[in-house]
Amino acid sequence: MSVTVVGYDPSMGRWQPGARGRLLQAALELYGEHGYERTTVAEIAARAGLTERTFFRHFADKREVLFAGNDILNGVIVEAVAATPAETAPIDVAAAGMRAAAAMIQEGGDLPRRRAAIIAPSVELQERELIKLASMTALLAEQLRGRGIAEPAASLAAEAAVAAFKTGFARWLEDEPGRDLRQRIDESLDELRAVAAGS
Amino acid sequence: MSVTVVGYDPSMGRWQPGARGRLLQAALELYGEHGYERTTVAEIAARAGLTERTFFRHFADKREVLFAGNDILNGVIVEAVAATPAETAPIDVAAAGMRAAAAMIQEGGDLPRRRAAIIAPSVELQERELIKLASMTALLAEQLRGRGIAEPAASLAAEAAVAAFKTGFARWLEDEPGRDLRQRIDESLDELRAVAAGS
DNA sequence: GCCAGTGATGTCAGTTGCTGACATCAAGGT
DNA sequence: ACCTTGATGTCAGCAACTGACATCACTGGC
Repeated sequence: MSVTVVGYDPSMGRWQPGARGRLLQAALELYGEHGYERTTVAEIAARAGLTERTFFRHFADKREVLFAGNDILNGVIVEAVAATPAETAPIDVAAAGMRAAAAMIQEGGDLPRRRAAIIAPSVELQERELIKLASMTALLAEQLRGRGIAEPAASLAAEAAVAAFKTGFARWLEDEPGRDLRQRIDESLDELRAVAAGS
Repeated sequence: MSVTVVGYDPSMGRWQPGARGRLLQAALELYGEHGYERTTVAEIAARAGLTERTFFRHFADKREVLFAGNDILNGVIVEAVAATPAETAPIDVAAAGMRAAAAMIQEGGDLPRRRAAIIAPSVELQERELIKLASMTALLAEQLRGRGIAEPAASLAAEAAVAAFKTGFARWLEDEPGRDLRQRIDESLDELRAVAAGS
């Protein structure tokens, strides 16, 4: 939550501070109340006390509001991957990145669930989610290549880890709150190993 | 690049057959010549001798022209999966679907490569491609569940197979023409098995 | 205390993707 | 000949974005 509001730098002089945060909150509320597609950017801007043009100065497009924290998440993943011993198997390196992402997501309180509820019914938003996951996969593969893992092993390890993340996350959403997301991801990864082995 | 501009011809009646095909060809040409984003629907319609409105009667949106054959591909996959013996391991069932898809793609001549060249530089088109692959994954998982495979194994087997498809296809694109796509997919699947095992 | 510069916002006009409503026109059957 | 049907044309309009320019508060230097 406080993580998603960064991008605004209070050390530099401002207008009425928090324009970006207000836009973000207004968008989340409206998407939740009336659905993504039935919400216009003009409505979001109005609720935030700003203009449509200003919305597009803070967010690349109408969808991006829901994916603002993605860069930070990617940074966390890179960090976790780098902290991994050099002898670690590629799939475990990638998995470490996913577990770090999971830890961060869990700190978001109810925001991940609200977000998921908004994205689920909208194909347009699912597309954006998928490309963010794809960029996460590409990032993992790149890190692995940097560690000397050749293609296509690097990409496949990354794909496998992200698949475990996706499946684990989907399960976690259906769990009662309080469950550990990392555990669900680990379970999925184990299941993936078994499935790949041909069980 | 034979640009067949056929418009209104009073001697041949109000409209000529093959409107959809003309739109498709015009779109492919223009996307290839100037890129997807720099092509307007009005331009496509003009080259096909039709109006913008007619374009949207044949294709849901500007991107969908490039993904028109997807339904047929999904049908081929379902068929191949159904033709698989009941004792086949989940990952191999899903892989059979991917091989059938590969066979069909290879019959497309140079179209798959042209398509890929158009999609690669456009994020918007990559998004659409990803959601088509996701729907393919969901379809595979559904077929597996229908065969008695429980979650999350069904989804994970589907994800693994599609990951092998993606990686194999990417490699195949870089190959000199004439290479067998199915072989590349099989190689990727083998590599995925090795990676998942923790090699 | 003043003034120029800077950065966030407002304003406005314009393009483009996309949709609904209605008109038109050829082809085929009765 | 008439009527129905289906593909297309025409037109108006909305909403997502973008570029250009104006504005206005705050900051730093004088």
